[in-house]
Amino acid sequence: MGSLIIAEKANVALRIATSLSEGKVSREKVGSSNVLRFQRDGREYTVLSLRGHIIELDYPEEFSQWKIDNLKDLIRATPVENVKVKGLAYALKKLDQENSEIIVATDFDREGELIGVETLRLMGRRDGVRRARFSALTKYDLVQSFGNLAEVDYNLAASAEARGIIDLMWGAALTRFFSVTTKRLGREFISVGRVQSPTLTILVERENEIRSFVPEKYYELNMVVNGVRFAYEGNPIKSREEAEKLLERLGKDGKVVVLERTEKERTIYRPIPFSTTEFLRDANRIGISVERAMAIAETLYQHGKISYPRTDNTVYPRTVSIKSIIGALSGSYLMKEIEHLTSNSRLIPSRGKVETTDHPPIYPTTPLKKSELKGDYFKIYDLVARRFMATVAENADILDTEYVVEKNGLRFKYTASKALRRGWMDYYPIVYYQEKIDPGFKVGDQPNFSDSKIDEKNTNPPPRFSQGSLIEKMEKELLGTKSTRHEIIQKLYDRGFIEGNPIRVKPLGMAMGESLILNSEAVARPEMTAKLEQEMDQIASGSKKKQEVVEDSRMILTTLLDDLINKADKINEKFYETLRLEKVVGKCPKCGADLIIDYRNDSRFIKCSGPSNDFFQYLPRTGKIEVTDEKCPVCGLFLIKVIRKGERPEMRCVDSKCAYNTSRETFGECPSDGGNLVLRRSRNFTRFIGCSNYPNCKVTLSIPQKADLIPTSKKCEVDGFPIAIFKFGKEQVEQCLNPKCKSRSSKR
DNA sequence: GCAAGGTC
Repeated sequence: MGSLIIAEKANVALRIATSLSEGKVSREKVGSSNVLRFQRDGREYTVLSLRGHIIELDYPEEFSQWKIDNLKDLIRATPVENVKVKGLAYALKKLDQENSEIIVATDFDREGELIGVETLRLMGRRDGVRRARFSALTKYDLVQSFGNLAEVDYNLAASAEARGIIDLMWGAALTRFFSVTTKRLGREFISVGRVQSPTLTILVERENEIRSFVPEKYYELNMVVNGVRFAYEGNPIKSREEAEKLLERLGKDGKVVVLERTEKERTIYRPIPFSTTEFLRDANRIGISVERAMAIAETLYQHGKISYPRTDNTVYPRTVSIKSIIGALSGSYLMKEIEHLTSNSRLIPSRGKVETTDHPPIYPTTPLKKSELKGDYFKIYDLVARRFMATVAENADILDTEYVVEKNGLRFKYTASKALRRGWMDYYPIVYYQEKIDPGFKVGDQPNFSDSKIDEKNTNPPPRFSQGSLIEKMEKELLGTKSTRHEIIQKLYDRGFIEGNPIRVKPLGMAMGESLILNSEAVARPEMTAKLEQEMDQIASGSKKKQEVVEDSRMILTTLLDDLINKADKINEKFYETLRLEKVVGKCPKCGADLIIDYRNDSRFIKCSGPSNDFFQYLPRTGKIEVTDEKCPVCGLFLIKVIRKGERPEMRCVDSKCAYNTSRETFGECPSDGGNLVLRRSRNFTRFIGCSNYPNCKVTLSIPQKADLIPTSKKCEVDGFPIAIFKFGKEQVEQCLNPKCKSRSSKR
């Protein structure tokens, strides 16, 4: 009888086996599960690799119908534990019988402890169980850990279990309540959760700050001396009158006197090693979404190109050998930069504030040739490799030179800047610094100035969150984990709450967010997570029982539900009121009431929401619609902007039949029956030219999708089809519309 | 058709 070792993931299982084995490691399948077998001290060991949690909580069958009536029973019900992997229970039973000892070797954290306990429970095992605790996957750490086995911490596991039960309870009850109350069921359901809802609230409140922001005008007085721009020391100036007076006192041109020249050195510190948050933020800065960046990192990790991508650690452990990584990279496409780095740096790595011991920061593990990866995969690998280089490079040293010049008692400043040592900035792909030219004045010089003028400016509202800055904010508020934050953000997109990057909150997100803030403050704020964290610590330390904490949470949720159910009608009303107001895109040109965009089946339209209901226009089926203030030069209605991916934004009259639109889409007479040849879109949205007499006339012409087509009044002499201008970016060709026309085949 | 947490 041997020992069964339970590992949380495949690579850990492999490290354990190769580190402890005294000979061969063999692979096998037990059912559908992967196991590794090896021997040590004459004992037989089997390592089972799991894939994270094996149990998923759900409510019993009887609660499958979403309705308000059973919500309070729902939260009192005990969730069912479903096994996520088919056949795993069988494999565990079998392995249990084969081994006298079980060693839980899952990750050394709360969820890891629970994954271990889930496994034991599924096996029905309580005796002969021990726990290996290790925080690095080196042979040394693993041998130490397996030589000093501890006991399974059932309290720690219970704390994670409480988290699971509470998350499901609140999530399911409130998701159901809001979905049923607003009658958004099926695919349209609206979700509520301990992490996603406070995240949505953060975005909603920022959106409101931006909307209620009143920009204030201010003025700046500037002048140009020797090609650089000097700014008045008294900037910003409150009023235009004051600014005009100063400008008058200064004059249009003439001489200034250089009063001061001061040199100051400063440092731009090299970045800290890549934690998941840092990585995602910078991946987002180079234009890759956090969801995609994480998926690519996972693939690169699976292929051994980079280290484990889910980590909070920002300090390289001693076991990560800087020298050998540098050595490896020197055989890669980064060869030249590495050469430069090794001769200009002491290669002592930077350190961040957070130091954990479970995984190292993200670093490249295999050198690559340029051709090995493409597109975003290359960009992500390159980012990781260059970040590593930046963390072992030297800081950048900057020399700022501040000049003060004077004219008629008015003082102006300019700061030149130059890198004395570029250090890490030579290797990292994100630009943080720009040199500013030095005019080279000495004190007492009297150079000429010109272009003195007043710039009118506006104060700016706070910026929208990007995916990257939102990830950072979530980390700061303790919302989610390194492995889930990007998923939560993606969930908000998928639910139709938010769009774009920088992130804008869509009408549905605003309606939901406002509703949560108003009615369910507890789940709209990060404090719920903070409180849960405290309680989990109490369960782990034994000062509270899991049942107590769950029961407590159940009471609070019951009270909240009572309140919500009482206010259900009002909540519904307010929700749709907000949704309606959020959809307002302008004022009705006929009665002045609000115009809204709405959808039915496949079509999309803009209509008046006022009582008279006298404005209605269909909108193009594709693209994002923005209503503009511009009047249509043809009919006097307003123009809309249609934004489509990969195409230049199109300005259209809101009236689809207005000549403003059709003149650009009508190319001339159809040679077959005299109808009009017009631009159409097929069901899959590709553009083509067709006869207006369709279906009687079936003339269709395919056109290059990337071309802008401009009608002319000319006719082709060869086949009689109209001639149009095909614009490809800056290039353009005037030719027959018919792609099969002989006049075209001669070209190209 | 609900959550968040692991991992692929």
